[in-house]
Amino acid sequence: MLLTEIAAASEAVAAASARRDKVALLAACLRRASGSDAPVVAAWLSGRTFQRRTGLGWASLRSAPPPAVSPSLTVQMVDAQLARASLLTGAGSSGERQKIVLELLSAATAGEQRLLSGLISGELRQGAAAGLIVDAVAKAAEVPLASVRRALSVHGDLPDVAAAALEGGESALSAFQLSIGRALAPMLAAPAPELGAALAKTGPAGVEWKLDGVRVQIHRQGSDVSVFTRTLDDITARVPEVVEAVRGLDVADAILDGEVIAYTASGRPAPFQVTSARVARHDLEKARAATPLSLTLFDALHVDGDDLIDRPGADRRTRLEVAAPELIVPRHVVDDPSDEAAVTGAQAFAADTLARGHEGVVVKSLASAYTMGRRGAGWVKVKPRITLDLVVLAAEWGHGRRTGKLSNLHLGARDPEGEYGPPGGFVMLGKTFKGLTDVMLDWQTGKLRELAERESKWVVHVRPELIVEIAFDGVQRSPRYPAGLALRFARVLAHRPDKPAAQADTIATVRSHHVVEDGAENSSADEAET
DNA sequence: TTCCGACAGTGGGGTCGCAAT
DNA sequence: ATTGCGACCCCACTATCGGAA
Repeated sequence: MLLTEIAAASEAVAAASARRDKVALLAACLRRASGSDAPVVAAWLSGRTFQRRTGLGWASLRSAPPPAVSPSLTVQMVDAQLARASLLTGAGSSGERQKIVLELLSAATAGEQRLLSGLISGELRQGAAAGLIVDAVAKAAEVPLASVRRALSVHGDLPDVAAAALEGGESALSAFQLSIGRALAPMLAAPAPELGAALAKTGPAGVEWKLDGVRVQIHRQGSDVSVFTRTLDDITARVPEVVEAVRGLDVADAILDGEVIAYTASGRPAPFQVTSARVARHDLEKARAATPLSLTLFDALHVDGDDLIDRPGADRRTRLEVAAPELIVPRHVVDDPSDEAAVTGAQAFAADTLARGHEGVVVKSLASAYTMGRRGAGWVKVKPRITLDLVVLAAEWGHGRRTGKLSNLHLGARDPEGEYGPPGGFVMLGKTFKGLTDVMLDWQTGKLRELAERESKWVVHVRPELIVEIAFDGVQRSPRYPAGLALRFARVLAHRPDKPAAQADTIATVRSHHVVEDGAENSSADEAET
């Protein structure tokens, strides 16, 4: 199969707006892909290379050669080159990878270059990704959508499932079974503003601690244990504590779902940054001594021969209580969400959870099955939110559907004492593009142009006069911003043109929201530079 | 007819290891 | 020794389509 066919399909998909049209185009393309092309084409149409990591990114695309006049590349040729790049390592490998990209791009037509760049950068932006490919696979293979979804939920790898469906139809799909040692897409939680809203979505539910760590899916067969992250990355070697904890359980085989997190010396949950850094480290011995990890479990997908994913949440919890009584997450059950006293009790539980330093709660339906990879109504998370009035210092031109709009805002707090510049100035705390409707986007583009002071290619610096009401989850230590602090998950709630910048919140207020780590080794956390 | 679930897009913070400088 | 890059951790929110209610 020729690469140009995929490029043409991708372009047509990008041009279509109706989903059924996109799916029809994708299905037509998949139908033409046979044999060893099938899994590769399925991966590419979903916007990813077949290799999970290629070592290639934006930087390798900066100097694009002129496009070829006529198409010559085949799917197999391109995949072979990407595979070669992904295996390169050691001195000189960057240059080698760069050479591979240049050769591919020089042999590619303009349309093919667009596809290759999209795949390599991971930003194909054709309005279709894995979700629609699943529909397209079902259509192309003429099998029920539910069969493809089921296979994917127990197998986790889209190219494999697509190839099986196209080659062997429904019988090939039914051969995929939950198997210990093969990661599956974890169930996700939808957000809700407060507990009442969450319970309204779930019905009778367990309210659990939400730990601010790294999600782990653990597979055990005998003494064999594997640990996977949310994106199905295998991190077994980096989390021996998890392996040991699960080996200590009185089960022969299991697939368990949980969170790994570090605690500070005083026993409070460490900031996410601490856990994240530990999990990323490869120098195990030192890392483990300095920052031990602990495991908390909240679900069981398989225990001793029984697949539990289709069973109600309450049943899975019961199995987990027996299998891992010491590691199970604390929870509070609300049998009847319409009972005010029950909801009050849950609110007290949530308040206690926060007082212990956890991130929030997750409300889990007692009835719902384990729906892999979906953000259904089964699990709903509730986290507290902080709001502040900050000042827009600059804005960046947007991409894609935000092209021509000032999108990403640079946010600053007032610095009345002049700790980070002239007194009465502002100190930057981060950026945000979230929370903006199209109407707000239009409005701020006009307003910020009025306030423009100087402009570079991507950034428009403005007079610090426009206040925005910002919501965020917390203040974290920052190596990047002048105050050594940054906002976590900042989003815009509203523009406040009515409010003068002199009334913006101050850096002192921001600092008051920073929870300082109490571990001895982190005492330099908010040292200010001079 | 209206409502709502699922999807894609638009990017944010941080951290690590590795290769290039 | 420092810097830039790629790969992953955590993620919020809006627009849109199309089936459910």
